[in-house]
Amino acid sequence: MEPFTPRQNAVLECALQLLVAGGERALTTAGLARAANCSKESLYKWFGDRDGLLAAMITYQASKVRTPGPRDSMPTLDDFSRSLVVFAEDLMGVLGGDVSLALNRLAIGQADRDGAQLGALVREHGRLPIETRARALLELGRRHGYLKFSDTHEAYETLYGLIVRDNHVRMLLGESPAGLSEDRPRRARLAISQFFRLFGHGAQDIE
Amino acid sequence: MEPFTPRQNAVLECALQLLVAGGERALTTAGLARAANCSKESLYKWFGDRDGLLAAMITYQASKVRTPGPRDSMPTLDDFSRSLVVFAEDLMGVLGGDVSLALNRLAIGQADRDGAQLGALVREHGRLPIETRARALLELGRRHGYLKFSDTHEAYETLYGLIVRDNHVRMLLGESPAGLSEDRPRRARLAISQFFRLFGHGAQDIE
DNA sequence: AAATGAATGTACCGTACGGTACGGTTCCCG
DNA sequence: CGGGAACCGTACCGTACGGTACATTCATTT
Repeated sequence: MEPFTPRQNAVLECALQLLVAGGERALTTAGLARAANCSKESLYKWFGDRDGLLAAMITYQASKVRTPGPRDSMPTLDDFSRSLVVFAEDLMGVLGGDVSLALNRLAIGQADRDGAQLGALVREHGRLPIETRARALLELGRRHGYLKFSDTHEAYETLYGLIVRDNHVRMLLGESPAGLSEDRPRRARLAISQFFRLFGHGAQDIE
Repeated sequence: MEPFTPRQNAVLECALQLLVAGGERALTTAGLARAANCSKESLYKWFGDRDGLLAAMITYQASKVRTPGPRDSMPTLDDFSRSLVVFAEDLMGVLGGDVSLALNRLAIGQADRDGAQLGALVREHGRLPIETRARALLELGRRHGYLKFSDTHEAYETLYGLIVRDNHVRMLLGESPAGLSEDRPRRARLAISQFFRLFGHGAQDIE
């Protein structure tokens, strides 16, 4: 199901560029029409209104990301641990990406408007796929006896917290990513190491 | 050092109310003047321009929060653990508060503008005091032998991640705080329990 | 009481932007 | 070839908002 034509995708790509470059205030219908060599009338025909355009940008960006399903062939503990580290690095990479930051800022900036439409879209198309991928990974680990937990959601949230900490909000606030994306592999390994000490085989379940 | 007169404080309070109620788009100079029974000219005289007003709102709000310094009389392990739980509950309470969410949304929404002025203000007046309080607490715990870590910043970031997880961004995105602020004491105790398993006495330091 | 300073409220200006209308062009399909 | 659909570019409209100017009113001081 591809909800947009190639032409529309190109326009949306252009819109994302504008958003990343100059923030929401740089994303005007006139500006987008000029940058994408299309007419404002087409924009309104395709996306309804400006909010529709923003929503389309989010779903379009989400459609570009595909989550690699882990082949659940019997992995060794080392393989599994490496998979978690890869997930951690991927997560940090995604959250620190230009487009992700710009879209999250956009959705957060509009979180008061009618029903927080954009926030819901970001959660559904952006965060949920990541969560399902991670949950599958965690449950695979549990099935093989490498992890021990009772509540998958609880374990996932802990994993997320150990990986991301408050770096996401700091980046959203505009902190220079110099100190934040620094030594990403080391930070990933550290988080997974901590996670194993909380949920690894042999660790007691909480409470 | 009180940088604002009582009258200006009242106006800023009113501005915060407007911001919480309707988001940034509801905070217009004309609207604020009407709501606060002052003139636009006074607003510009006091705060320079709209950005100055936004900055003043942040510093004003920050001036209201005072971080209780822990009396470092020799606490028992139980006292100390309880202090951490209290910190965790306080942190969740602050981050989930109306005004905090509105101001963070405001700063994030303007993170592209000239130098991310607001983001820096939020970091300096909002997050830094919290961090210093927590660091003092952590080092107190280490001095008494209840905690074991080499890098205070690393320990603090882990603590923050265990407490907040991704709840802050989810709330910023507009997720109903129903499931998020649910059972806050339990979540606080859980986080501190996990933290002790990573950094408590007897735990091996990382790497 | 006069005067000075500050604050209010209203009116005004310029601009930027969302949304619409329209003429002209291209391209596809019968 | 002819007709229609889609689209481009531009021009236009209404409004909302940031910022300024000004006349009036209030309070404080001398």
